[in-house]
Amino acid sequence: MELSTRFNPADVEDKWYSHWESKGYFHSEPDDREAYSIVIPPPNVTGVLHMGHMLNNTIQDILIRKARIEGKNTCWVPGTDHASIATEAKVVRMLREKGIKKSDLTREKFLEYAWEWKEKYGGIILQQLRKLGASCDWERTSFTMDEVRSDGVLKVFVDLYNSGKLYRGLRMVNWDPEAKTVLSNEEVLHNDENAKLYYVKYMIEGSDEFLTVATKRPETIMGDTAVAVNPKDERYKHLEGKRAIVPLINRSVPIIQDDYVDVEFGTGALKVTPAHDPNDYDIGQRHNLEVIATINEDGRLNEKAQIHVGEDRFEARKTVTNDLEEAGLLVKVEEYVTSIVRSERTNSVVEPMLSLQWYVDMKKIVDPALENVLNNTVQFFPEKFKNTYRHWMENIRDWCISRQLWWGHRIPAWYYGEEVFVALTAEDALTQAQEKLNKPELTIDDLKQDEDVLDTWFSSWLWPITVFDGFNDPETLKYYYPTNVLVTGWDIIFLWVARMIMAGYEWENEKPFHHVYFTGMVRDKQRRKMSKSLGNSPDALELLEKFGADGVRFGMLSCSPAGGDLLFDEKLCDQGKNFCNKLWSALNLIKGWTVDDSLPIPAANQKAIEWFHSVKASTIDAVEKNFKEYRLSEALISLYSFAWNDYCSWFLEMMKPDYQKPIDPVSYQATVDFLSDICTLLHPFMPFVTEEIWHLLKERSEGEDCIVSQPPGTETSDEHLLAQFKLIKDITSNVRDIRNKNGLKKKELLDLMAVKSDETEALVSDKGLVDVLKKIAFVNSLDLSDTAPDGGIAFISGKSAFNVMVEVKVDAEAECAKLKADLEHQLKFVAGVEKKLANERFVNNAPEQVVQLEHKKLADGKARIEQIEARMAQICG
RNA sequence: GAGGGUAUAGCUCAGUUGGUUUAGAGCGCUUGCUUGACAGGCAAGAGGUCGGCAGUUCGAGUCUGCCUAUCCUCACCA
Repeated sequence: MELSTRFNPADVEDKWYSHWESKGYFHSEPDDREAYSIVIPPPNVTGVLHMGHMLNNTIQDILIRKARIEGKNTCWVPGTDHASIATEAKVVRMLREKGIKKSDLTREKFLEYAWEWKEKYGGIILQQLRKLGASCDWERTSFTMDEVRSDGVLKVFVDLYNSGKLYRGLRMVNWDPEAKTVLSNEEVLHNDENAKLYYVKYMIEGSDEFLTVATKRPETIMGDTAVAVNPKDERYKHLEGKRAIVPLINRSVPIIQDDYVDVEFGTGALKVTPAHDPNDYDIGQRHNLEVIATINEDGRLNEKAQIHVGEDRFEARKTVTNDLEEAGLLVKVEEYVTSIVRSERTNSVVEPMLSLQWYVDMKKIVDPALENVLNNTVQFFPEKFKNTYRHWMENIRDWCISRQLWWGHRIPAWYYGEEVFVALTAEDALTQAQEKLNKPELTIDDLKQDEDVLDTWFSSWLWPITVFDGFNDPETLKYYYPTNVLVTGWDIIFLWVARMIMAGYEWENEKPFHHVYFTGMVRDKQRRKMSKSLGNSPDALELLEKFGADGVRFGMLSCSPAGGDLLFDEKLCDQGKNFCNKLWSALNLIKGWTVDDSLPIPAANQKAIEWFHSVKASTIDAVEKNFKEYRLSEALISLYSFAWNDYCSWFLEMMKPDYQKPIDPVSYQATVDFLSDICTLLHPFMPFVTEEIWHLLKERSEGEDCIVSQPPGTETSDEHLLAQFKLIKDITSNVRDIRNKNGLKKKELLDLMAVKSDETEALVSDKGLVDVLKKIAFVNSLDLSDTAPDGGIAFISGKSAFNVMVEVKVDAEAECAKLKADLEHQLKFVAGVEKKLANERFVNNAPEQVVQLEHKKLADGKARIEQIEARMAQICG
């Protein structure tokens, strides 16, 4: 069969993906085998595949495919989360385009639209993951709002409430005026931005005196209920007990003294707006100040502001500033860089607001989650994230879990007046109410369910439990849980990872996963985070199209140390694509050979096969070690080098029959088997090209697929043989260099002389080795001599001197200079070793092996010096 | 303000409990190679006193301290 000269991913990817799926290789049911499970970090149901997902899911797929080849019962559970804020925003926008306002809809009707939207557009990303080759157990696809997952969420809410770990409290919250919901501390971003600091005069009541306060939010002036100064501030001592007049609205407020005020900052006088600033709120609490909320949930001023009612807070900032200026109360405006808090989702500036919300009392559930990470029961890769984790966990704050949205899990709390009843169902809540209030006549209609839904993370934190229906099916859970590893970005260590660990211990008394592999963040070459607004993120699907899934997977992996930044460059995918072609052309070569069963195996090939077994063994050893440490890019690089350098560049050159000559069956079989092994070893990283080559390489029986192939057996590598080949390869490189520099063609066979030494005698006496050397270095003969022959071109390899016997003019001066430099280097080396060996403390204290090695280094170095000096005596005057 | 990471070749990074012929890879760079697998390729080569200083040790890229640079997390900021 004729093969194209290049590997074409588009021809094979869909074919193999559906083959694997139809064979049921992705699906898992509990059985006698050891389980290997991973739960996907559920992407946002509104999401589309981006670079972060590709990295993350490539890694998960590599781990799953590796475990599958090892014969484990692998289960990678896919799914999506319902992303309250993002999805609700999408649905609202979609409705607005249809001319429907959310406020005109009932909750039920809105949810109908939302589900419709979800069914239609949600989960595109799961389809896209297939293009990447993700071998998820699609039959287990989960959604945070489907029945099983929802039941779990309600159950834990009720559990936490009943055990006193959940409460409803009035607090200053992070309000997102665009999404019109509260956010948790973990969902807001602090960033330094350019702002202005406004200096405003507040007149002292009953006098012409004034004091100046500095504020960055003049639009909140109308909510001021005090002016505060530091009690130690001499400048304001005389104002104790006096009152100030709030500009524009002329409210009289007390001048209070509070340690919070920083004498150094601004004017040392602070306007206090308890309704719109967390610190001001605290001051207000201490001094019993009135709380006047002047900003609405949509960020506009309300009637309490008295002026500019209905204006947006940023518009009001301008108009109020104008008013102040006109009134002669604006002293100055300074440029000012300050940290601004924004919503992670909508990017709108967070408005601090006083609000009644539900909180999880984190201190009551944090302990086992902290302890078991610190003692490595749950192991982090890289380990440095333990520090970050500990810091956050030790300073943990309560988790605000209610959201003022409709798309999500509605809070299972029912109110009757001031009383609250938390239960799984309205009926249970009613029973509770009837008993507690001693009012058997109450009906469901008398109770009012909380209007709010729960934070999406409040369902995600149960993911490793609920995807296995763990609260109802303990048997299945026991088989897959704890899952083996969680693969996710470090940016959600608090939002998700920490909380999953807490939930695991809280409800299962067991960790959710053994290992956490934190991926790096994908950045562009300039280290900028990839983002839509910068437009520096390549389109994932286009990338897959352009380089093939294997190429992209290679590209993502080859530059991604765990936890570090990943500087993405398309060139890396290109390298992956080229690697596919390299493997493909190796297949092409082998397929072109004809086998002659009557041929015996040549000594050289016998030797080469033995050598390659050793190389393979040491490669597998390195790869296994790297997998254990999750050094996946390292593992890939060693396989890349094994396949490209060891197999293609060296082994195939050693085995290759002469042009149009047949090959013996043993050599052929070995060559095929080694490539087959390479396919198995590389399969987790590059599943498509390896499956294709695997099948083209030789006839395979039904079900004999690379995805489930046997891992190559573990052999021990022969260090002595590896060293011998290292010498052969070095001699070959030297000969090639001499050819290069002297314009000698490859076809021109050369004669090689070696000066007699242990090393060269051992080499020459091994026919197999000599034949390998002759073949790859295009050498006609290798003979020994007692001293270096006159003429020819000399080189030193290992610790021995060689001579390529050709009639060319040698540039004696250049060679002398090179020899001299070489000699200096060797003398320095030997001197260093001698010094070490002369040190009695070294000889007495260092391990025997280390001392032995130094002796060998010394002997080898001396031998090299001898050869260099001999050559110099010959050619340097 | 609290905590942490990193510093090795032009670039991006490995270097595992201190000892392996006085530092490795990929990319980039230089030179040479088109008739037999592959120019998306092959071969060869150049390039680093491991951020600085001090210390521990027989021995430090590796451990400790200090300094410098840089990045990150959390909290605060009128």
